[in-house]
Amino acid sequence: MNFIEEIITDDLKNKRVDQIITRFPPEPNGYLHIGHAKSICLNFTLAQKYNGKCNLRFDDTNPEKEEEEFCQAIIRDVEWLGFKGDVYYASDYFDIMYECAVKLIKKGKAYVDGLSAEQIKEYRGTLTEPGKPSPFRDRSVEENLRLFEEMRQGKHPEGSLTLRAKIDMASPNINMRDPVIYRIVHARHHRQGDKWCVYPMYDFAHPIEDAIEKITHSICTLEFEDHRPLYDWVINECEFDPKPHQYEFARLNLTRTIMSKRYLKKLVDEGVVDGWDDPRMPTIAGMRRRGYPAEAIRNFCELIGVAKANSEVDVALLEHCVRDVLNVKADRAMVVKEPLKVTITNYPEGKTEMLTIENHPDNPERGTREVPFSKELYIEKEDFKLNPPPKYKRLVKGGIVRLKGAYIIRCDDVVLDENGEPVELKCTYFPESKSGQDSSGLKPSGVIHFVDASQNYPCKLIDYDYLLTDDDSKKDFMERFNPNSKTEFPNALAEISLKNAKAGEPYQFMRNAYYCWDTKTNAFIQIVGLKDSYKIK
RNA sequence: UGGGGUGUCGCCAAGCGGUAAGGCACGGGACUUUGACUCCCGCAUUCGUAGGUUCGAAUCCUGCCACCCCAGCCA
Repeated sequence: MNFIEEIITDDLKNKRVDQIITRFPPEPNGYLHIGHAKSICLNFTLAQKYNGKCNLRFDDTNPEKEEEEFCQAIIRDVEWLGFKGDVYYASDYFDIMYECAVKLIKKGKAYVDGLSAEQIKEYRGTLTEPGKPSPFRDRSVEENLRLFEEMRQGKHPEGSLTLRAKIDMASPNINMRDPVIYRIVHARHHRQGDKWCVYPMYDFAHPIEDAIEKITHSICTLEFEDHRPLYDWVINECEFDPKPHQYEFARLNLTRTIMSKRYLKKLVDEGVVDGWDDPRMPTIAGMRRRGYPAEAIRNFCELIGVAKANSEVDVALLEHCVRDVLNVKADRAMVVKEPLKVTITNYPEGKTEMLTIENHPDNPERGTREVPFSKELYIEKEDFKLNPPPKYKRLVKGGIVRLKGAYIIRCDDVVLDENGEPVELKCTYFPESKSGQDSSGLKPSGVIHFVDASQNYPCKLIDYDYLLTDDDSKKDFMERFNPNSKTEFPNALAEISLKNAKAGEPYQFMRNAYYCWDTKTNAFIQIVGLKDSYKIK
């Protein structure tokens, strides 16, 4: 139970509200990222849990930044995450907002200002000094009404006039020093076209949007705490009832991850990544393409909690959530990233036997598959060491190891290239050690995977890592990308049964962790990497 | 130096006057035809700090310190 839930249960108990209504209000100026997922999960699960509803509302009040494409992408992402809400657009309320502005003018609570942007800034004062009133602050109601109407009719150029709330130029809260609530923008709106050339500012529009939709709990991030008095001012002066209330929580930060939409957009616009759904992006779309299950993201959002302290969550927790779901959902398969040839010297030439291997170790219902085995095989380069580190459990010269689902083999000879690197292993196998009917009595310390040399399926494999290597990189992110954020393994070989891989379906490639087939790159792409404890120490 | 917030384990986070939940990470062990998974066990005498109130404080009071946000005609 987080602090917002406490407020809600209290409000319900004391009958301050009958039914809670929340909203997720993105601006359609980019794709959603994992930070938005926190807000989505919060707002929608609150509504679900307390029998209320949650609206998906586009806060499209700035025509210069917003696009229809982003609206569609956002709807898709929210649905993919597993939530559904009625879709609304703030721009559909422009008429009402305009009327609210007129109402404020009539009440003497708003005025048309002729100061330039620079002058407004000057007059606003500083953090420590009060501002001073604009010379236009005391225009008559009639003149304000006339001018505002002229603004709407397009009779004034951008920047020449603004509508300002008349509050308090000396307020210690800068947001209350006569904030601009309407501005002139001669731009085409993605939904309204050229109907408008005056657009409401966030601080004015948002409370009205909430009031219209009868939002009971308007949940936003910490940086809007200072705006709450203005939010309440708008609700009161526009005389809305019932009155929505704003609550704030700390936004999500993740280690090694850049979350700023401005930067993400730059990465896309400059072609540093494939697009908003590049698997390295912290976007919902990127994670979906990479194979993160929606369930994992939901679990993650649940686990991190909701509070007001600024924090940075370790990405390891996200990855844990992903593995946690995948471990149950993903079929196992054998793939070698970097093949090393193995010849079974005592295995008959030309013979191939099909081994039956379970698709999931803990769940027999998932069935089995047939994997070919013959004289020539490939194993993972990393699974053989000429000079093994201490406690190495895989194959060494003269040692034995079990081939997963097959036989125990012993490495007798190593063929080296001119650099002294192993290029082929000459091994013998123990026929009586066949998986499931082992009577050899041998106890190999390790199990490794393999693919058949003749019947395997060549495939491209791509490992993704985070774009940034460390937290410092957030500062000058454009110059300091993780050079290994994308690693291709063009020589990877998969067991033949993997030919049937479906796009987006997760597999656990033993030791290489989780992958899924991506149709855009025609490759298996990495979902999550190895846990540290899985690596050779 | 104005206003608004926040400070509990390496990272999140419960706790709401009765003597520090949980998860991640980490360490140790068991199991294992994945060094995975699973399963045990360990991991804050201490809650930014200094005082005070109280039989008793992370929780109440006071002072101090640190960090975050605010001076867009962005959201």
